Amino acid sequence: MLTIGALAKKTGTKVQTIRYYEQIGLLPEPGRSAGGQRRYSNSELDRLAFVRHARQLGFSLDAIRELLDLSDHPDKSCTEADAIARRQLKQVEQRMARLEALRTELKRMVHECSGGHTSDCRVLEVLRDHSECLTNHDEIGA
Amino acid sequence: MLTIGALAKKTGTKVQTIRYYEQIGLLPEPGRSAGGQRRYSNSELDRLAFVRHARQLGFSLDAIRELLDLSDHPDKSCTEADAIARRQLKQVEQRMARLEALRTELKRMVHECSGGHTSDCRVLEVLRDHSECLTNHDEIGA
DNA sequence: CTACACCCTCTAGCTACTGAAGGTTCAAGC
DNA sequence: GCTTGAACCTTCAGTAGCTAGAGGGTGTAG
Repeated sequence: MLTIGALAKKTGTKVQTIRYYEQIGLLPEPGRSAGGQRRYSNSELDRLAFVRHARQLGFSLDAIRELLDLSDHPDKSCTEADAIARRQLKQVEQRMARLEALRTELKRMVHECSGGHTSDCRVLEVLRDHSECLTNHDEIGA
Repeated sequence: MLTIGALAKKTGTKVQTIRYYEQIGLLPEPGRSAGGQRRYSNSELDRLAFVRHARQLGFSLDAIRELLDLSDHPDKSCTEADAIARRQLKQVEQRMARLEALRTELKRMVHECSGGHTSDCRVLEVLRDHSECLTNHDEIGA
């Protein structure tokens, strides 16, 4: 039986995060000590490790919820889990492509900056005039 | 003079986003019509275009605030703007490296999935057992 | 002068946590 | 048995960067 702090240490999670996962129903409500403190068993440790690992691979909590559900039903088809992973892979590849374009543009900005006054700073100039860009970067963020 | 809707269309921004930028002080309070509706001039159009463009390049609103400030003072040194852009470039490159590692892992998961039952799904198996991973992916998110 | 699209403010919600306030429980040492 | 201090509890608020909705007012074309 683990306290929440011990579980946190073992999984590299913050205590608050564990409580948060419980709150949103990603982890089951654990047993409690006589005084009302959470006590965890190995099954909960495994579940949290699964969640954390999936988060590290960039899966959303919603995706993880689905994966956990699949994991809980060993006789279900694997297709769904595969689809979720493929979706995630696609997203990662899209983000990479987008970042690649940004990198190109930023490199160009930085390299062309001569280090004088801001009045003729290439960085600011490029930001001011989108038409100077070589790449399309329509979507924001990512 | 542009209405907020026209400005939104010209810059590819949502109306609410423009009001949000005003609220957090990224855009100045514009003039108003007799009835109290916002009316924008070209200088505000330029400023918003700058903001949007910087956002598309992944700059945070805080970084953009600094860039705008530099842009407003043409006699300041360019060094700061350059530093901000370099910081951004570095961040982009770090994110790319991270995504590259994730991509590798996800690809492996997906390729090894045979499409049977979830009980022997490679995707779920890898998520369950971190030790199967070839890469370190310590930080969460991306 | 009447539609109707557009605008207004205000509030709440999203993701995935994180931090803090104010109080209780646990385990070790004496 | 008692004290101490770390760890635990709940609840609320905040982060970034928007986005959506309610409930109402404005502007303009026909």
